[in-house]
Amino acid sequence: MGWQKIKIAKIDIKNHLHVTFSKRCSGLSKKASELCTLCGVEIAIIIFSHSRKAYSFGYANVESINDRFLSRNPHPIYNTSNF
Amino acid sequence: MGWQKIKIAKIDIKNHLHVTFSKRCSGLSKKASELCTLCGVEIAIIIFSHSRKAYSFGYANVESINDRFLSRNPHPIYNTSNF
DNA sequence: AACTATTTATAAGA
DNA sequence: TTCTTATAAATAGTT
Repeated sequence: MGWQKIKIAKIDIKNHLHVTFSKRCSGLSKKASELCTLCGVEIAIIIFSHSRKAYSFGYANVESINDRFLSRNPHPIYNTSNF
Repeated sequence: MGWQKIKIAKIDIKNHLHVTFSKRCSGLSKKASELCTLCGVEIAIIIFSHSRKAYSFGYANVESINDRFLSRNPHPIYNTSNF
């Protein structure tokens, strides 16, 4: 990838993990957004940290998807700051 | 991207759209898988085609995520062949 | 489905 | 955390 190829394995250094999560979450979001626009599909992505807090994002009409699928999860948190 | 930069806009040529969807869906899946492994998070991705058929994939324990969030959707289809 | 020129993502560093 | 940059990975067009 960047300056060095990395092994895809759990990152143990907490600060490094947060940086990588932030960068790759943005990347995943962008890719999902592009796929949505290019192919006219709706996409929802739900990510759970080990503390079970949820981050979700979606494209086209995430609200309707969330309404349909998150209705049993009383208070999902819609941002990354809880990881 | 490949040989030329493309504009991120709806693809009208049906065959081209299918090819792009297939390629980019694989890419998105791989990125999600890597993020899951690297950062120890659980990820579920739900994609709705125009016909409302669903393709979903997840990492770590998608089954539990599906159990929690897809319980109101009686018969989701778990492969790409329905697009 | 496979190839490859080019674009995009990103790891490390600042 | 935001920017830079060298390198790795993804992918658009082709075969």
